[in-house]
Amino acid sequence: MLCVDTTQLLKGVLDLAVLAALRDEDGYGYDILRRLRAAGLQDVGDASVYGTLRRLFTGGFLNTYVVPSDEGPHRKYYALNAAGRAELDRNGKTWREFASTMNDLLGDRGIV
Amino acid sequence: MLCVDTTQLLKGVLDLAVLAALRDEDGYGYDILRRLRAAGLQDVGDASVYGTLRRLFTGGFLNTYVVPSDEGPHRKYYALNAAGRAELDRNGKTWREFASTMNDLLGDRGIV
DNA sequence: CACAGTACTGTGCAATCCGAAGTACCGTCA
DNA sequence: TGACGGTACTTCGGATTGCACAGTACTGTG
Repeated sequence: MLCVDTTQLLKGVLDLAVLAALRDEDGYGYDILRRLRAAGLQDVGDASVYGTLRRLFTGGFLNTYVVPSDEGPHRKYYALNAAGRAELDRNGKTWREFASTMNDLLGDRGIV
Repeated sequence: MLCVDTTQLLKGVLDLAVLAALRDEDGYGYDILRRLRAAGLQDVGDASVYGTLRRLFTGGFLNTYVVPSDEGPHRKYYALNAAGRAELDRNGKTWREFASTMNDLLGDRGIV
């Protein structure tokens, strides 16, 4: 479809969303998935989140450590490092500017 | 790169941006390109805009007509039709919701 | 032991944006 | 006349990225 479906909107923003989900607390993939869905991103697929985490990790924005779990397989925790926080700030700013540009284009008619 | 570069942010929003650019006035590709760039989307490529216009047209959201020009080749004008306006409304709403979700995630700390 | 739930990995597909190159038309300047 | 720059559009191939699907592996329960 054309349409602005959430799938397409997510492109390029998922990185930012995942960084933001890790801002206050370390987390492992499955949990981050739940955080994002709870936050309103109902449609994120699990594979997307895991992929993003790996991408951010190889990009050097995350540290990782494994924690065994009592109730299932091990959990691979991810944590923001300095580069990650810098990324989060930068990308957050880019996002805000972009969003504001779009709102202007859309006519900026008041409230959501 | 990772990073939220505007290129990636545009994905899935360009349709909406183009629809918005046509809301008040018909336009042809080259002109819409200028409108978008003037609005702040400096980095849109021409091919993207032309491609989007064609996609929106085949999707049934735009009408089109050709106007010869005194100062160059013909211009293929595009105009929103009823379906296009409906799309614009719907997608605009989706965008606003999505943007608001993202802002929540980001911590919604005040100013742009 | 089968099964459901948790947690992660790998593969291949589809969508879409972009750069580059190409076509074509116009007016100007030499 | 011919070269050139600006306008306007098309086509092609490359690159990212999100997702569905399938598969691995560990846990506790019936």
